[in-house]
Amino acid sequence: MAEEKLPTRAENFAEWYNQLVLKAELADYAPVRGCMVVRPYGWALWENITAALDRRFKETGHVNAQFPTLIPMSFFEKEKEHVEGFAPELAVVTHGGGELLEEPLAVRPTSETIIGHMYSRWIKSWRDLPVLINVWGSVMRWELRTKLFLRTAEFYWQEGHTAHASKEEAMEEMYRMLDVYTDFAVNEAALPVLKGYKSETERFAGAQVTTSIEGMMQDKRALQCGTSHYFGTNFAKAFEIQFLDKNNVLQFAETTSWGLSTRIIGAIIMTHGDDQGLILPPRLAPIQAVILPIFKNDAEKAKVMEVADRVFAELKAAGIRVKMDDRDNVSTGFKFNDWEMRGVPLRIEIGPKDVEKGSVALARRDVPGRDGKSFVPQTDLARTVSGMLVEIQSALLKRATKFRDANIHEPKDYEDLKSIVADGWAYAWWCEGKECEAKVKEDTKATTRNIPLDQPEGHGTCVVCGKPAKKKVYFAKAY
RNA sequence: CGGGGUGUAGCGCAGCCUGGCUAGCGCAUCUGCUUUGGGAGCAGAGGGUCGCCGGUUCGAAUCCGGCCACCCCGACCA
Repeated sequence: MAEEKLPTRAENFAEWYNQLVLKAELADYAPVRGCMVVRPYGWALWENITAALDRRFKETGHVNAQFPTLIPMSFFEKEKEHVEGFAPELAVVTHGGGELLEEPLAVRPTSETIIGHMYSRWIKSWRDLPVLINVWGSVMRWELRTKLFLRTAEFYWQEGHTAHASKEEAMEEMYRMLDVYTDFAVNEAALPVLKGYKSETERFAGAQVTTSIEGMMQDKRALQCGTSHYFGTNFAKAFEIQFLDKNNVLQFAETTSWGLSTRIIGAIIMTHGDDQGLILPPRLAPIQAVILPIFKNDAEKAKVMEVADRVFAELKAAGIRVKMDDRDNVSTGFKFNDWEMRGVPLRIEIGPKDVEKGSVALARRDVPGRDGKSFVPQTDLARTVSGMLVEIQSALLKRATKFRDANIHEPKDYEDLKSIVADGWAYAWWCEGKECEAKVKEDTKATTRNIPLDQPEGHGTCVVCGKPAKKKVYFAKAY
């Protein structure tokens, strides 16, 4: 139960986040260092996220499957960059049934290797392609500095793994899934993400091309919300994924992978939340509207509950995820704060005055105080509520977009870039040189986030070294 | 691996220096009554191998030795 105030975001953003996650009962710390327990309310949110994504995956021709958690250690040696990227954060099982294992087993940090191994068995002909498989599961990376949802040792996600006959097809798949993520982020989570290519330094271990969607949190730090990779034939060569093409020539398959994790919950919290707590986008909220009956005595209770029950049934029948809060052991004032902490988009208050007037009081979570309150007739309430949920959804996106745009600046020179990334994002010409990227990181702690797919016309000069530059990139401090 | 710190109720802590009656406080929990349109009040109750093992002592949360866990700083690694 939410029993106390949060620190304000301005006071201490990190602490605001930590306490919000605990008090909204989204997650809790597990007894194993760095691991989290996702509590029922947090998991209900994740279920709504997975449903919205899974629907999109199926619509684009993908099927779900499941692969094992344990992967032979030797698999990681097969792709040089992949092993270098993941070796430091592997958890390894050395014993089983009380015996030392012949070969240690890694707890999967991602499934490219084991899926590559299986694909090499399943793919023999061009007729077997494309393979479009998605996995819902969890992975483990031995993280040292952890934070609930944003970076934990074990986290929940989906990873799509596809194999194709041509580079064109595989690239198309990578872009398609990046678009699926973007569509999900914008239209379901109300996160105005920016899509683009990752620099060579920031690229996934073993990928030829990595794309991402990046969101701006309220502290102006960037959070990668989803990624989609093109591997070329890197994994196909490592795991011998080969097929005979139409001309009876043996070819390596072109593969991709793409993933989105429970980290997106962190993005939702840090994009929309306020000093009262969480604010959930209606389309993903486990509870879209909560009904608070208000009364002083049994006589009032009888009258109020009659209306409240009717309203509840009507909204439920209309497909709205509605909750009746008839707890009598906490005060109404407490309930207000409690549901605000949990981010329920709409509160419906029904008291004796409302019963008399044939109205209810609606309070929008995204507009605090009196301004967000309206008194509407009980008649046709399902329509009123549905309309308001749609309005809240679009208001959240609009507000986040405005915030994002107000905090992205184009630097005039390097000095300007330094002051911009201290408290915002810089959108700047960049020569794509590693040295320039490293210099920015050393001077400011900001890294390149991504290179937008849509680039402006013409050329510029690199904001760091002054040499000719073809691409513009976002620099920002990241989670 | 080195230095420092902390382990006492679900959480946060006091008590330890200077050993002594039934180990205490706040929050949370439970019961009852009054409350309930912006985080209620009063009364009562339950809840503890004082991190673990050993020692000193008539008597140890307290003193001594060893061990374990966690946190901070440094080193290593990037």
